[in-house]
Amino acid sequence: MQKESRKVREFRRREQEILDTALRLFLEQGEDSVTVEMIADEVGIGKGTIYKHFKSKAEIYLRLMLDYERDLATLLHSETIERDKEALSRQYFAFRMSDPDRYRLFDRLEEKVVKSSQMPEMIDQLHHIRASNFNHLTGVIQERIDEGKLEDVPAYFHYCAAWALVHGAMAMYHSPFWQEVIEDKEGYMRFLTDIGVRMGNKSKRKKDSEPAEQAG
Amino acid sequence: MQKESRKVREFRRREQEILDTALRLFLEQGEDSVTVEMIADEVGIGKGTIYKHFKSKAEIYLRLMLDYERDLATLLHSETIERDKEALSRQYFAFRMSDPDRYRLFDRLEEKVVKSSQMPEMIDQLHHIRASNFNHLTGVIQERIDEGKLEDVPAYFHYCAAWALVHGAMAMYHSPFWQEVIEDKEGYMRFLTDIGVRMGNKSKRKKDSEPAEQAG
Amino acid sequence: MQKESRKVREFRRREQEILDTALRLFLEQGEDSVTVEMIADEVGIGKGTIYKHFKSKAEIYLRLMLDYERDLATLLHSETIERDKEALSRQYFAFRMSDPDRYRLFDRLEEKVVKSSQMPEMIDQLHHIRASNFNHLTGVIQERIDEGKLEDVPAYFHYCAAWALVHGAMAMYHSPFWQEVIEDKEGYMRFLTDIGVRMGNKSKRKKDSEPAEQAG
Amino acid sequence: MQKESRKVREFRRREQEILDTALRLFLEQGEDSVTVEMIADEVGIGKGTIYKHFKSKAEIYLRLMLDYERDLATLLHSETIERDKEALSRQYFAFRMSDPDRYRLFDRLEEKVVKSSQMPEMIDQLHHIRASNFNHLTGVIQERIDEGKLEDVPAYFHYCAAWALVHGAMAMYHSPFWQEVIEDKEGYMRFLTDIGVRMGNKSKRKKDSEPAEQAG
DNA sequence: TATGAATGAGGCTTCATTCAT
DNA sequence: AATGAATGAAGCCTCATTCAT
Repeated sequence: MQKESRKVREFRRREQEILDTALRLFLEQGEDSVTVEMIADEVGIGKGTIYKHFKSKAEIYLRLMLDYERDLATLLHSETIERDKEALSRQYFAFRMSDPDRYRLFDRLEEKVVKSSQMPEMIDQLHHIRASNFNHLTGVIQERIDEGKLEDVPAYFHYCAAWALVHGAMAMYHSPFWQEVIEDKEGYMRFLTDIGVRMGNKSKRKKDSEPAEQAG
Repeated sequence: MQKESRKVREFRRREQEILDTALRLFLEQGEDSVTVEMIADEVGIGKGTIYKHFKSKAEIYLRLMLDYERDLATLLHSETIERDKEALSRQYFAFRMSDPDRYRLFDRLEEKVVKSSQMPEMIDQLHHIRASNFNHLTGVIQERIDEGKLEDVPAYFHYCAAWALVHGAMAMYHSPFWQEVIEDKEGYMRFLTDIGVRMGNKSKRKKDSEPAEQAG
Repeated sequence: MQKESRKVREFRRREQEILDTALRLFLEQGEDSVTVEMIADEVGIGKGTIYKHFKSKAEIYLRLMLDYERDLATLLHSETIERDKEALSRQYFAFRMSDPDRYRLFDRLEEKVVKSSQMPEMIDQLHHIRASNFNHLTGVIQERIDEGKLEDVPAYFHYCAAWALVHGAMAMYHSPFWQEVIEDKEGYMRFLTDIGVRMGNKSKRKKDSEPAEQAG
Repeated sequence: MQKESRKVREFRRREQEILDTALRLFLEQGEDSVTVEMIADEVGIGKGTIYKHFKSKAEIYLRLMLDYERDLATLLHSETIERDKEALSRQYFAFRMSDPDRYRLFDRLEEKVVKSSQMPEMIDQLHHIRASNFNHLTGVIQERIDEGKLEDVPAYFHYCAAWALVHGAMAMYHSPFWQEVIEDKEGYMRFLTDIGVRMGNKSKRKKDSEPAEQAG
């Protein structure tokens, strides 16, 4: 019984090792350049062993994405967050921004996997978790709208705008071209956070007919 | 002599046809699923002919990206824009947002091409044009900062924040998951534009404890 | 001692279970699509256990074939048959025709196993049993020739012709194409049996030019 | 134009060469032991070239089978046959018996290909040709029934019985076990042909109630 | 004895690129 | 210049078999 569970534990550990290694290699070299054999070699196991854990390379992709989305779910339902609703969006963006390359990778993988319509059940699962996370967040946003703290538009407008800003910022942060351009990274990040925080706040906007001051 | 030039014209036109077709197919099916043969078939020429125009598939990628960046340069230096500096940023974002899928594709292609270190001279060229465009835009932004219309942070902060928002919005617009979530697409786009416009405006921000307010 | 024998009995029963399951799966899905793991799962044991019983997948093949041939031997030497020689050939063909798919499977397996020259001792054994069965049958046929009831050709002519007819009929019965063609299956089978019965009977054949006629 | 057609001719020749070589190797070693690479090596071309001609290994299988069935169709519609209907069945069986191993191979391939439901259009095509051949033959048989030369049962009974006998005889002829048993091959073949010829002839059978003389 | 994780040789297939015509 | 047949490296995946527990 004990031996059995040790075996199982060992098996799980190895699975996690494969996932960690795969993620690292995907990030370093791009998923197309990473072969299943490379992952196996890196972990120090045989090629076939990978297929005891995952039915295909696409399943590895999806497992990584699911784990990410599940981590987010865990975060959103953690005690701290449950008590301090205010901290939620901050935590969310901190999470999303903590590993920009990873998110970009997942974005690419999702497109690839959806396009080739592999593993549809896992994609459904992924979208299900994501929808659940999304609903949780929009619920909180709605509360703040009801309190009059945020502009009264559908809650997902706020969420999506924030998502977009973060996502774009991460893409930029990643790109070799922009890396060079953005000299004062810290200052830039502060500026972005500022914008994010103010972004959807209730404004006393003037009517559209009046000329609006514009940012570039 | 005339025949010679007709031949050359013909050659150019065919090259453009290859590029247009390749772009279309890449967008429709993803660059990895599109083979050089498919492009040739679609254009109605032989596979070998493509290699008379481009040394490799990567060169097609880069040509598409360069053309895009060059189109932007043309736009930025057009007469209308030169006279009406105010219109510039609006035009820029209109351009960037006009074909979200295309931009996402180029983003992917750049990563791929950079990672595999193919065609380094063309990548340099790409970055050079982009830097030139970037400088042109930051120049305009700086003027508006000097006029006191925009918050006094490095000009590229404004540029990058806007870029990020647009880029993120485009990624979202594209994703199958978000497609379903964002029901009121028009309203959402208006909301985003609003935010983009207000984003970097000079604010008389109060302390965080007080209800935030931004310039209008 | 008793425990020992119970263990042995258990082992034997499991072996039979493996063989039965393997045969069923081979018939249902084709031997190439059935993996050793599938057999193990179906029986509800571990993959490794199968290799405690059989050295290789080929040995499973051969065991199935040997058991079949041994069953035939048992039939041929059963008391009933020994007493009523007339019933022998009828029984033989009843046996052969009772499971057409099985015979076709064995036919394929034999080719495969012989071609890859695996387990030569077992193949010898198989051929030995078959030869014994064959001799037994030709012995009986010879008696009937001696009695003047069958045409006086080497006994194995009769045997082989019958074998061929049965085998071919079984192949036909199996094929999806012929399944559709043969509408009146019962009538067809009766017709075949008729032919089989008349097949090698002593005939007073006339010359080819004259309308042929056979013994009735 | 001439060059073009030479190229095309060359291409066709190579395709035929691939098919011939594949058939030879399949017969010699069994289709499962023959890899696409082996075929390519034997023909003296690259592995990829095979895939310019055939989409998959299964398509090679089906092409071989189709060619066989088409050869039969050609035979059945040849001038000689059209004039001398009597010769038809003889020709048919000569054709079927001319290469026993080949037919057995095709039989196996068909099962494999149908079971894995690959290339369904080609399978339909195969069955269509076969049905056409079948109808042609049963038409002729029907004539002979109408003339009172063959027993009045559905025409396909005669056809199928003959098919079965030939098929079985071929299986036997092939089997290593039977190879040894049948010493007088020529005599055996003559005996079989005799049976085949007499097989469905109109008989003055006695009633079922009377004990029938039986062959083993 | 029973297990099942691990293995790795080997199969099929794809496709960017070359090159003779 | 245009072609497209030929190439072969390389990728994904399967599965019979082994072996440590």
